[in-house]
Amino acid sequence: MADTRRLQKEQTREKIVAAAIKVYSQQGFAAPTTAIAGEAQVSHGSIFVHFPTVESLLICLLDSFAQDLTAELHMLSESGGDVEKLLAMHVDVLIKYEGLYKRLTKEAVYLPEEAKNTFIAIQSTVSIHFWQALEPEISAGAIKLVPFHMLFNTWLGLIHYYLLNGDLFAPRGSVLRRYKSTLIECYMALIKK
Amino acid sequence: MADTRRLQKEQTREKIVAAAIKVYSQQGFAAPTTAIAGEAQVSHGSIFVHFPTVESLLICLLDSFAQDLTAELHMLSESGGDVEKLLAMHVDVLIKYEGLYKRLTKEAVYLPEEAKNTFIAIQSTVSIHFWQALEPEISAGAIKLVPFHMLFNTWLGLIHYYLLNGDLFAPRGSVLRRYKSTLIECYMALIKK
DNA sequence: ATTTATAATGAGTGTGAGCTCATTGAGTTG
DNA sequence: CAACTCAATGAGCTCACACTCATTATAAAT
Repeated sequence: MADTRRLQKEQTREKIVAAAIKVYSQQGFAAPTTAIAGEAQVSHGSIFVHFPTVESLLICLLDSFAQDLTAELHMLSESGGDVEKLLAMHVDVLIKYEGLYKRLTKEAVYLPEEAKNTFIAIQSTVSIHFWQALEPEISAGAIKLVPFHMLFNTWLGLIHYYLLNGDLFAPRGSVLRRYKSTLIECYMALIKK
Repeated sequence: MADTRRLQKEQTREKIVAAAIKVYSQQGFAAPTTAIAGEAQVSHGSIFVHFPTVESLLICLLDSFAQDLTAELHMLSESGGDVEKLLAMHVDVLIKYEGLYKRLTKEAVYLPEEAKNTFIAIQSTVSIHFWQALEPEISAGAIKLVPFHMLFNTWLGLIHYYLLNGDLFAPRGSVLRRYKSTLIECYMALIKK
């Protein structure tokens, strides 16, 4: 009996995934597999024991990332609240996952189709919560008469713009942490009547 | 006498640059040099007769691109006009240079530092014209009380967001052409008091 | 006409990536 | 304890890329 072996295998797999998240966050998705193997303290070949291709590793990794992120979004938005609260929550979640999320915004073009869809799915989830928080205020006539999708795209465009140019706006540390309140205040000022 | 040779050399160089613009616009900046040589109907080695490295070709190409684009911005904005006119002009210029500009927004991360700075310089030029058109309306109290740089970043964030997700919003043809009026109308609605 | 200078060529080189597979060695089974 | 299983290994394979350089073709100079 005993499943020491199974456990060890599982452990190695998780070491690889954790290393990949770290390496991809730091070096981008073009990082070579050797860097991941080195970070995981595992041989190069081990990666291909657990994943048939690097692409499959990437997709597996992003799927679990998206699941974590959307789960947290759901959890936090269940407590309800107005738009301003939702925006703060959105930024907080992105700060928590900023390493990989920033990479996704920057390098999405080079990702395989499946990975891009994962990223789109995340944004879709955000959109739903955004709508739930905004709808009452729109009905109440407190918001500018602009189509919902434009309100959403303006917000996401702004957030992604800051993430993309993070090196410019905040050379050290998190752009989102630094500009969180500015971004929310200005956006709220713009959309309110 | 005669400078047939000098002329031919110049011609070859221009063929390479023109081919590079076309290939980079279509395939992205990771396109191999062989694709550029093929498009220019020139041998692979010829590229390295004219440019010591592909990076130098890229930088040369982007510099002239930026020069063309900013020259056009200057020219058009000299005629003056309000913010709405300036936004329309901005979108029109981007539509004209959409191929390369879209690639710049998408792949800036992978570009060498010098190339990134060229892209930043373009945005800086836009910012100046933006300010010149907006300042009178801010003074007149017609615009929401939001810092100028946030007004600018919101606009550019929106434009870049549509360029980045062009495949999603407008699978065929130009996103900017399709959404030009929507983008301008909504943005104007947001920033006006 | 002959020599010289040089633009252009493209097979060849070096590098670094993803991926393979014979081998190893530790866990498991009878 | 012997036989077996299989996770893990890493040297080496293939491939695509940027870049080189001996060679060629042709304009320019003598």
